[in-house]
Amino acid sequence: MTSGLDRVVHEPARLRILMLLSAVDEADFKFLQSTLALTNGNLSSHMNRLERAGYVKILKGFVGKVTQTRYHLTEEGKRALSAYWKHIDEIRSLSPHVSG
Amino acid sequence: MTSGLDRVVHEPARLRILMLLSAVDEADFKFLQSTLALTNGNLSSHMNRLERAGYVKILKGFVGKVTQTRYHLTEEGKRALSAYWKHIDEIRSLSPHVSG
DNA sequence: TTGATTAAGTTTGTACTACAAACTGGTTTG
DNA sequence: CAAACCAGTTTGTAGTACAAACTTAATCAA
Repeated sequence: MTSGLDRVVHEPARLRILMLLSAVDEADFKFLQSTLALTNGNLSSHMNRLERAGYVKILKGFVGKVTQTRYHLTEEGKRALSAYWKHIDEIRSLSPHVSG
Repeated sequence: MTSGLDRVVHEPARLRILMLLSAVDEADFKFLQSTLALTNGNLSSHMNRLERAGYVKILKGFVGKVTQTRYHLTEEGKRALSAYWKHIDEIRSLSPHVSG
């Protein structure tokens, strides 16, 4: 029996990205970058990974003449996140002896 | 602001090991191995990592003439585990919109 | 006794990946 | 024009989870 935790979601930076997106549903690169304090490169690769997994949709557009990339949490992404927390709760309940 | 999640604890296999140990306090190699369905090599490296982190104490002994390795969760390990869950709760509370 | 088998872990090799540094393509400023 | 600046991508590297191969020792078979 493997733990089965979804590694795409389990990575801390991505987990925080997903949680943030699940709150605001859609956000742009700079907002995520500054809110989560990730480097450009790091954020970029995480977003690509999330897209490859189908958890996020990447929307490229313009604000005036300047490019802007926005990210949208997909239904699949929402499901994955929800399943992840369910799984975490299962692991957590393995022991009744851990308190805050 | 990095997520700050303790990577030693965050790794799924180790998290499950720690949760199990926090329930039983002490366990031997074979018990962990069969309960968590990890390969020998995998379990061995994880336990070494946990020892290096100071979260587990490795106790080598005998049962009859056969070697037996037992693992004991340290106080530091308990604290780390507890801090980990606290941190997870913080991340989780980033969004109120995720339900089971 | 000697050779094969099993047991209990450990060590080694590989494939993956998070991260930051360096880069790209475009825009604005002087 | 060049220099500086944006918004993001690509590249290189160091670290690591995992299983396969190995080690060391005990037991069994003849």
